[in-house]
Amino acid sequence: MPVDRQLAVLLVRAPEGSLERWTLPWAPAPGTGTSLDELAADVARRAVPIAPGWLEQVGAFADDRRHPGDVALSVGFVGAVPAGTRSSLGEDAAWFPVAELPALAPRHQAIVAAALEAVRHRLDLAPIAFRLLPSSFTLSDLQRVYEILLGRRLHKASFRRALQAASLVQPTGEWRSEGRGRPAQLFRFAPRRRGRRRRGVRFDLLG
Amino acid sequence: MPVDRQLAVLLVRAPEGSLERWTLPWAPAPGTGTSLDELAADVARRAVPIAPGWLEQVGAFADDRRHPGDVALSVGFVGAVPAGTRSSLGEDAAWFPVAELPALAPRHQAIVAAALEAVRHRLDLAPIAFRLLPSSFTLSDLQRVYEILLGRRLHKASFRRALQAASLVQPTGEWRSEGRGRPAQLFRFAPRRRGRRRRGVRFDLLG
DNA sequence: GACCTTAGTATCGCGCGGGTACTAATTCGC
DNA sequence: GCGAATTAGTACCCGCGCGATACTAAGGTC
Repeated sequence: MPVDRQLAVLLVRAPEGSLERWTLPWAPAPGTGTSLDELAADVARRAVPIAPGWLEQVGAFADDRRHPGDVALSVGFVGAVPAGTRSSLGEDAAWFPVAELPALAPRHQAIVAAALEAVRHRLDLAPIAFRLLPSSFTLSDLQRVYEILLGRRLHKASFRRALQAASLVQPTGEWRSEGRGRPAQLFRFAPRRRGRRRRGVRFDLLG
Repeated sequence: MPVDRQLAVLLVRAPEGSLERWTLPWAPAPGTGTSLDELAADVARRAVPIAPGWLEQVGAFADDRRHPGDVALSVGFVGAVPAGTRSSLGEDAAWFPVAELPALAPRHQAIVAAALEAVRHRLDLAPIAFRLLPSSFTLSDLQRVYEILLGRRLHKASFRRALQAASLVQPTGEWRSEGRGRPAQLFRFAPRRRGRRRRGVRFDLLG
């Protein structure tokens, strides 16, 4: 979830005697036949009070980088929960901004790195940014999330034009006054599937 | 690899007594600590005479869809080998166009589907199309590969303009006459890293 | 030599993206 | 109270990328 202009990662306190003090939430594999997605949803349910609005696998890791549980193979997942999900977490869990992560087991570091890359790559294929916000939000909120995830500033007018053209949001009619400045209108995520435009090939991202 | 206007998948003959006649090339996991990428490269090396120019993980699969080896968890990989790699394959392996795949174990079907999606999603992040062609190729060849992978026709002039602007290819100076029609100039993949352009957010692919 | 087929280029128009600048509505400081 | 600061939202302009159309080039086939 986003916490003041940064993405934050949920960590849980490691058991006594571990090499690190914090770990990613994880669980050992149960009996055969369980879907990985269900298993990941279980882990998430145990870690945060509300279900993530987006949850996706980022890959399997089995090299010699150490996992806290010393398991041979780990399957990493990323999820998104709305900003403001800090209440009722319990003492054993906390959000850490990605730039200030505590020491993690090497394999967990790799998983976090892969998760961040996955988020960036799937940002325009899945409604990740919307799942990082509460159900009603301002357009400036939304733009801030995109700027956090992309790591660069965006042009306000272009952002809104593109958003409008894709008809992804609906105004709720309510307005929110956030301290100083003009109040902003609240929107909700309400995609009305227009025929998606097919554009040319992008060579400029290659390499 | 591309085979007459379609992508083709390499399958190997299943051992006697299996439920299906063909399977994806696969190997059981060895002892702990082996990198998955090395393992995948090994499997590829055993399956095709030349090393794939691109190889990437597509994810882990552990639901109750059956794997021919009845393993609990499988990690799928995709690779790309140049068109024309059909010689010296041996009798136990063959290329099948994706539209005419024989019956496969359910988990292998899922892996193939995920692999195709991965190819499409990473097409403009990794030089996949170039790895599906021999080291020297015509621009029409390249465009055909992109059209196969994207599943739609592309505009010739736009395609070449964008390619030129990204300075990804160099003319070799040679020309190839392919039956009828004007001979085409041969190019090689020679990316000269220009500063990649940062463009706006795409909302139109979302959903 | 007429015609087909494929390669490659030129020109034009439209729409998108981004820069700049503007208006609108609220809080803060004095 | 009133201006300054701050944030929201819009208007205009310009350049470029994309796609349509049409054209030239160079080889085959009959």
